[in-house]
Amino acid sequence: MSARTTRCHIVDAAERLFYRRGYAHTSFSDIADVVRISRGNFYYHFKTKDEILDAVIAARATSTEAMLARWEADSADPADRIRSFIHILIANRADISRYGCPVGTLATELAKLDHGAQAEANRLFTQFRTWLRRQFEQLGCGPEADALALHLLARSQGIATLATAGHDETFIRREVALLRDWLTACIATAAQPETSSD
Amino acid sequence: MSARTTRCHIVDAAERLFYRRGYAHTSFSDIADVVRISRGNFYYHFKTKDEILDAVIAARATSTEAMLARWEADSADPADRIRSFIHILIANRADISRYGCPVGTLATELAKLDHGAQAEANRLFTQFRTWLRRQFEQLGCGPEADALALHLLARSQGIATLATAGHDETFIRREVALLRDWLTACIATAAQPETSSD
DNA sequence: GGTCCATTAGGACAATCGCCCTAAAAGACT
DNA sequence: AGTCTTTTAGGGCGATTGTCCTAATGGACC
Repeated sequence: MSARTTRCHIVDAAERLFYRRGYAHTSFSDIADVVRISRGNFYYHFKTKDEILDAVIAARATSTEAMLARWEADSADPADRIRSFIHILIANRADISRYGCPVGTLATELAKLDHGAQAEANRLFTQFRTWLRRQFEQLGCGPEADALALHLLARSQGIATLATAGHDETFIRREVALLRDWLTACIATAAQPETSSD
Repeated sequence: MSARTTRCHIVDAAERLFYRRGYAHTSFSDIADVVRISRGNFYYHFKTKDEILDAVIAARATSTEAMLARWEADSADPADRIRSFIHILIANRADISRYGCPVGTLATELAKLDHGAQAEANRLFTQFRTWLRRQFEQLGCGPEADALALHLLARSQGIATLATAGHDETFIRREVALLRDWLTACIATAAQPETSSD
């Protein structure tokens, strides 16, 4: 087995375990059990546990980038693209209600550990933020686009957190419906030029 | 020093450390350093680390109960009471932007650890949920009161999570303003009987 | 002053942690 | 076949973990 695929297997297994058990609570042994390699073999591929984390975050960034590009290719309508984002709450509802949002929970854990990879983990947020902002701009939301992107991100995070606490998938569906309504209202506001408001 | 006060000191220190560093990442030594007792002395007050966690959660539940009662005593208007809840995001913005929401981050961590105290930790959510539901009921929101309470909790969680990731207090202020607007809209909707809306 | 119980300090314990070294195995190339 | 590099297995390292035991200390009461 080439080093390249073994390295990928390690990163894949680490990503799953970091997500489900948390970074600090996942040991080399845990990963080794999944990948079926000896514990001592890690040092050849990664010098420290932190390097594995960096690789996991980088892999996430890459797959996120691909996902965003796919959404952009699938639809020319920015509203539909934003709906694609909202839909991941539904598509991943089982995992989310058990382990929370992969991005949010990692960022929170690293913040508490005061870990050096905080900035890189937060870049995962920035990826979505930037992409969403662009969609809201194309929607005609102008200077409010960034605030709307952050708002949508925050709403999603809150839904994930509460769903995790209550292990409640029906809650996700109800809040997603509210999110879709909110988006519709955004579109309506953006469509008409600023008129009589205050 | 009596056992009662030492026990309280342990619980207080543990609460702070569990919040700032996480439960799994806080050791007996960490707590002992703060309380200034020997590590071996823990066994007299708590048999296991889990027992300390139980005590911390119980202490949180008690102080939360007191806080909710205070808000209820301070104002007869349910809308103002809900605004008191929203205001904790502002009052605790420094800690929140560094360590997140004490309730949400604990619940998320325990979910990943698959820890036995998950149910008790989630009761901290239920405390707020039940109290908020009662306020929305008094506001005249009827059967939607519980959904509104959960919605507000989710929004708060999302704000905390994103503020932690970005260490951004100004984001908190902007989202809190949106939350207040949302509450105002709730009041307006509740005030008028159901009319023309399909 | 003597007795008793509550409280504490200090250390031992097995297990696990991340990390690191070394020798063997596997593969590639001549 | 022989040589060299890549990749792996296995185990040891010191540090730290949660837990537990025991002896010493403290103050309260007789």
